[in-house]
Amino acid sequence: MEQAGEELMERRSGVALWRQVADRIRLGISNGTLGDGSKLPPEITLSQQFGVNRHTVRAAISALVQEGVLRAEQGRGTFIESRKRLSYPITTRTRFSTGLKDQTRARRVALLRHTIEPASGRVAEALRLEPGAPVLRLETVSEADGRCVSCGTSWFDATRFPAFADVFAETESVTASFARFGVDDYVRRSTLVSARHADADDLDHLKLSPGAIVLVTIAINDDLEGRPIQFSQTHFSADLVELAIET
Amino acid sequence: MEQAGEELMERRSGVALWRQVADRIRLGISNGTLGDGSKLPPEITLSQQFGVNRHTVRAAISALVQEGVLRAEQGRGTFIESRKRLSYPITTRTRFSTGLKDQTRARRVALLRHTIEPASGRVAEALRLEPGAPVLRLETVSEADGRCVSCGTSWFDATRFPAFADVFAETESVTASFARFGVDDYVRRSTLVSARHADADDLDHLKLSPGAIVLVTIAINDDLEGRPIQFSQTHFSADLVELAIET
DNA sequence: AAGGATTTGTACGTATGTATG
DNA sequence: ACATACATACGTACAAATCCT
Repeated sequence: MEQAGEELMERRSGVALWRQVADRIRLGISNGTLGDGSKLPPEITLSQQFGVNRHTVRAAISALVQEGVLRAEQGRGTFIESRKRLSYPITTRTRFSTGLKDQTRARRVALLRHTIEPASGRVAEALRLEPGAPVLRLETVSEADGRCVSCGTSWFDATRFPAFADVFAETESVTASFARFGVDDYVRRSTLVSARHADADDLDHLKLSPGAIVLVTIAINDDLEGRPIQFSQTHFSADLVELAIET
Repeated sequence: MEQAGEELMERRSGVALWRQVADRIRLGISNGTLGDGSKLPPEITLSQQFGVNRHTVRAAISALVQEGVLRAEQGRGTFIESRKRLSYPITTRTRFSTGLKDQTRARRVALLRHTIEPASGRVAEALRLEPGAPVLRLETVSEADGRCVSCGTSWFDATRFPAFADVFAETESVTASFARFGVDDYVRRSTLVSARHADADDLDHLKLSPGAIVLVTIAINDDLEGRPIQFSQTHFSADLVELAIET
């Protein structure tokens, strides 16, 4: 079998070869075409398959180990640390959404930062406020079973919900915080879903390696009178999460 | 203003600085935080903003010009050749979904392949058939304004919908084809959304370059009696499409 | 129990690409 | 266009852990 490698990698693309190899390995894992599902082929085999040096494969594997996707054991092989993707429900009635409750043991939401700022055009439009009106901006990271699954920024009308950040820090839940302000129920008005490469902030917050993908949701929640109360942009680690649309 | 750059670029990440800058410019364009929407700030300003050398910004811009995202004019500036992302609606009532109709001039769906095959476990479960029952598998690519936006595979009960493929080839529409079989309306029962790197087939069908991202939807449609009639997996080019969830 | 085969980990040297000034 | 510094990619060799006969 003198079958030379496939030469599918791009050499002067601004993306290092080892990163491209890492992406291919991630892909091979997610669609099950690489290895037997639990163990990766040896480095030599991979390097021939991808037409690169073994060191390049090693750099790729090392990044994926760092990320928790793989586990390497000297003399034995490289193994896939697979966990099922968490299914994050997107429902109309946010209140009745159990979120990830049933699928994880430990779920935590950390409050990264909160500031009062004047509403930018986009935020003002979403919350139906005057541009420049004071809004609370709340940045959070949520993790499940010790893995960072999403990071997000939300904006609230600072006049209607004073000291919302303190309440949130205590309850660790937007729903519970709204309840303190007399908003017992609210609905998801609109949701946009897109996907892109993780940016520097995502890499930091979600502990990803470059080239990783995030699912981006941009959503507006209304109270039951139809007034917008929350505008949010959330980035989910695409390797860990899928969105379940419940229509 | 001695405000030094933000140092947000990562230096040892396997992604060349100029490519990271290119990605940030693309992001800045898509959310409108860069320039005035049609013209980019001068290279010097950008290099200060990103904390990199002007040469690096120039490399980034040159790549984006190559890609058709920007247009540089000597002495005048760098301009944005942007098209908005297509917004693909995900609604309960598929029938009333206008799809991309309002957003594009020319929308075409090409039938790539169709075969009758025994239902695999996953397909059988989704369509509530016996495993091995004959199902029609239909592979399509759809393009809008000359750009390939999605490719997908759908499965239908071959017994209930004989010669569905021929009808589809004629009508180029699943909804219209169902109507020929007396199914005038149907609903989207469940939709899973995830994201991953494009695989070899995606690159081929959607004319993407390696490293590109696809949004993956896995959906089941029911007729009005609640019987599943279509199981589909669709890959959208994430650079061109966002999904608008209408709950 | 011993030894060879397999597989991951480490070290060096060289050439090319990338980023800055 | 040039010079410098660092990152990336390849090649080779060998060490360390594990597996199999």
